[in-house]
Amino acid sequence: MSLVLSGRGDQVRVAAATQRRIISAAKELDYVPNYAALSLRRRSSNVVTVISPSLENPFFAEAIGEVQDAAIARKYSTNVVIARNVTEEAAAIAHVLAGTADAVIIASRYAGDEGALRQLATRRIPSVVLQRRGEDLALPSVSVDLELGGYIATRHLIALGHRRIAHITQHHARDGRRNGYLRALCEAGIAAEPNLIVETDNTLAGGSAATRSLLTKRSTSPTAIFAYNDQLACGALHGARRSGRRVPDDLAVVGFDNTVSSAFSTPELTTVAHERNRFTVEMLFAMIDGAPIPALHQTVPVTLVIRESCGATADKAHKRKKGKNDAKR
Amino acid sequence: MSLVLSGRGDQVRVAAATQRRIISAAKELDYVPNYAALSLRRRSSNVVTVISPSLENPFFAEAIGEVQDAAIARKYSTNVVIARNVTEEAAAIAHVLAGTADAVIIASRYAGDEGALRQLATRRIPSVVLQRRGEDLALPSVSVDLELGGYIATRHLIALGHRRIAHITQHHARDGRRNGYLRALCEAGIAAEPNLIVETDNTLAGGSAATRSLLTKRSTSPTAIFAYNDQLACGALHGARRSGRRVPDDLAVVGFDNTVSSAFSTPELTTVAHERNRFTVEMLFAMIDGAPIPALHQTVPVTLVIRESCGATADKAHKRKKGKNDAKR
DNA sequence: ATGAAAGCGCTAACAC
DNA sequence: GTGTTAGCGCTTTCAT
Repeated sequence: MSLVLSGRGDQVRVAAATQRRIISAAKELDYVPNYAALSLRRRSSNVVTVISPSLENPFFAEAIGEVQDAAIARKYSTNVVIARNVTEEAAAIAHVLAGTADAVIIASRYAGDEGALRQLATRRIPSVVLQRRGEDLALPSVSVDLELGGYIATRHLIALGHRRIAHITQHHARDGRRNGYLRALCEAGIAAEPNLIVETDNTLAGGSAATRSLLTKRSTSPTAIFAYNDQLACGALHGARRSGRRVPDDLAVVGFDNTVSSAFSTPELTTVAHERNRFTVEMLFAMIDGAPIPALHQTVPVTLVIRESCGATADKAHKRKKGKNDAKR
Repeated sequence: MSLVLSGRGDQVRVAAATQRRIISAAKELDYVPNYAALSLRRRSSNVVTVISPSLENPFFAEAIGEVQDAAIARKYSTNVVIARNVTEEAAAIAHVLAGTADAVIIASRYAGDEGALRQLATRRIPSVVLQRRGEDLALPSVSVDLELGGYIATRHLIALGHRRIAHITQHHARDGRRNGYLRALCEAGIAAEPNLIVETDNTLAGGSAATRSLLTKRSTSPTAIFAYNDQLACGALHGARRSGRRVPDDLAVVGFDNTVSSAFSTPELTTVAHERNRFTVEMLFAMIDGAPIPALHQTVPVTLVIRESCGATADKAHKRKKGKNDAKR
């Protein structure tokens, strides 16, 4: 019976009449096979779970779409769970460990339980961790080269003549972006000022508030901001306007991630682009298919997308190429 | 054994020493109870599923956060699945029917299979359908009063002196917003012009493109736009700037939903606000708790939030109050 | 206080 | 070709 309903009736040995009888009976009764029983029996769920730290940042929305496209092609369902803190992340991973998914992408930032991650590896559940390489992690990971991203963004700003460059970042971000920013500053002989680095909530409101506080003290006021991501950069655009500054004339802004919204903001954002999503999806499905993966820890390259928010025009794009080459250190 | 692990050991009759032995053994083996077996046995999954049409529109991201907060308070997990088309929606609902969730919020717009929805009702799975009242639907629903929203948005524009008001909407949107827009126009004695209504993709790019096409033909060019939602309105902001128009000086824009991004755009968006999320969550969890719900089909009221994108300032807010009162027809 | 056994709904292997 | 059966991992009831 299950043979017929799963569409493999012909391939086996069931009479056409019987098949029709079964199917119509099933329809009659509105029969839907029980998922728990099915996956208990099959010892697999045919689900890919994406654990995301938030949905407010459109970057993750874009990522999830890409995962789902790949999943559908292989007859998997996609399942999104939001982990906004350590507790929620632990619960989400425990669920996967309990068998709710056959594979998982961990994009949340908390990494609460090292042990839980180790178990994913032990049980050979295809898993990709985002942005958490090193740390003697047994799980495959895909990471954007944040340090290089921070570096080329800041270099771009310096090349445009800026000396007072602020960095808006997320709370507790132990983060490569900041290192790249500092390195670029250092190379240019600009002293880093601690009060030009401000930590804030990773929201539009946070970016706006941080920017306003930065622009309030006239004496220390920056002429450029390198933001942690496009969301904070969009917030910065808002904060600048609230403070009576025009972007890019009075203040240059660079974002990170090249999300859709960065291309449609006013003004359009210059930002650091990368293809972490594509790398991640390829890696995960390679593991699912049992194919070899190129490396346990992959680093995704970055490029600078120059739009309007720094006042640099396309014809100055040679600066970008230069930055890229320099970067191959 | 399961008694101990589920923390009810003491309440029953297990020796403390045995409990300790069991727990340490479980830790040793990294034991995690199998979810499929558990929910097969318990005949419940302790999961609430949200079926969302997309994640790119931040409105849904906000909604999901609210659901998850309420779910956690009741020890439920939240599960998001994206249904970008009929097929994906059908698969998502089938999953719920198969027992992957104890309750569901259906926010996708396709409503493929009436039969599937009926089954949710038959099986008494707590479900709330968004924006799809009437249609002799057996499932509870929560709907924003789109018609009224369209009406007050358009009235606001008319009160500001606009006569050529365009409406950007989503493809195939059989939609109250448009009717409210037309009613306001009609009441003001303004003839509706078919080519001032343009359907487009529900994306930033779609809003931008629609706006540019609207502003291209100088002769028919509108002085105001009422958009289907904030995402299209943000796109319109971009399109206007691309076409060399300033908002609000050359073009007024009104959005819908009062998403976070509408408060941080340049300029800040005037938009139609509502609390559909709160209504939805309350309704769903009332059903889960077995509490009575006020009505099978609820209508969520709307208000106009006046910001910058129409050139109306706060002191003109009396217009808004007036609109609200009128609206109680 | 503890162990044994039944059964949740399904599928795959096997006997007819 | 078709019907029967064991067992996936868990909880709960019933003996011990």
